[in-house]
Amino acid sequence: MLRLTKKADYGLMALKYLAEHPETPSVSAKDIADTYGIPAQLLAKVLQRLAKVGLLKSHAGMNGGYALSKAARTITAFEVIHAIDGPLFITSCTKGSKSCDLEPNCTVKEPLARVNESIAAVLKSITVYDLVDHETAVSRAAQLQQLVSLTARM
Amino acid sequence: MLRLTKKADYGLMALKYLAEHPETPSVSAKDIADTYGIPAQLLAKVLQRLAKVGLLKSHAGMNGGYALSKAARTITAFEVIHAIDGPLFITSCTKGSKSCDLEPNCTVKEPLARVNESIAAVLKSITVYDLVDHETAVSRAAQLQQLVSLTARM
DNA sequence: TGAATCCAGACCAATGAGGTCGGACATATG
DNA sequence: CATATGTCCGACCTCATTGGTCTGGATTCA
Repeated sequence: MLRLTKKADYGLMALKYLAEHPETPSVSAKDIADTYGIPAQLLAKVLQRLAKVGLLKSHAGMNGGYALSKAARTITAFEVIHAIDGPLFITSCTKGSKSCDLEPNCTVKEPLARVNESIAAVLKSITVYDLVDHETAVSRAAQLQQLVSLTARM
Repeated sequence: MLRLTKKADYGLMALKYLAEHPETPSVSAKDIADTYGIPAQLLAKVLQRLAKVGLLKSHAGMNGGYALSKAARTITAFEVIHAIDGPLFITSCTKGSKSCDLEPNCTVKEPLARVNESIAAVLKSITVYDLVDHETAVSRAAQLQQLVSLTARM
């Protein structure tokens, strides 16, 4: 179905929340989970992975929590998804290092890999800041669709 | 992980095979499965769905099999994936008709829906014919990436 | 008739996602 | 300094979905 996992969704929501509240030095995972009504422990695990990659800074102890380690503009959706769900491949057989083991004459993957790169490029062009301020993301997506339809017509 | 299912992969491979052999009036599911080394019964079920949707014409009996019902240029990757895996949604909570039931204040989905449409547009711009003749698909994907990077820089 | 093929449904197994539990650790406060 | 509170953190479990198989029936051609 080509959908990204709920964890990635939660991660994006949490980053958006942090970007919306830059004044608070660190917000706990529980607070974010409560505001969105999602399981706290699951969100905690997601945030842990984001902290491990370096997108978030964690602070233990009382009044502890998480904070963005970079500006919201410099965090792309691709980074977040990659950190949580691992490398994204549209083709199901290309799993990291080893390629199609069963079908050596599988020539379908090559063009699909290009499609994969295009999708990655789209995700890289969306930042956490765009999630907060809808206008830029919306207009950018509209532009992209126009461009795509143009190339399809050539 | 944002990957499409193996069934969709198999379907695209089969359509590519049919597009490469336009002279033969009908190819059996077993033949295609043997040439690619994929389970025959699973591919059969995939082809049945494609036939049900109208992308393929089936012919039972001896020397029977499948044939494209349209020109390869007019069959998009989006159609194939949609027929096999159902509607594609990048967000995991939007399932068809009913939207996010738990989080009414989930504002992340809106911009992601635009991203979803962009990806759909990319898939709609790739046809089965493009899978056979790599050049067009490759150059088109390269163009798309350039355009994306341009909009990202604005 | 019989062989080969499509078709439809139920059925099983494994992978991975969603979710939970207990422990380690850091900080605030008396 | 000691304790208690609240957080991070890793391992564990359950269950839905996917990938794949099996059985039986319908259709066509030699």
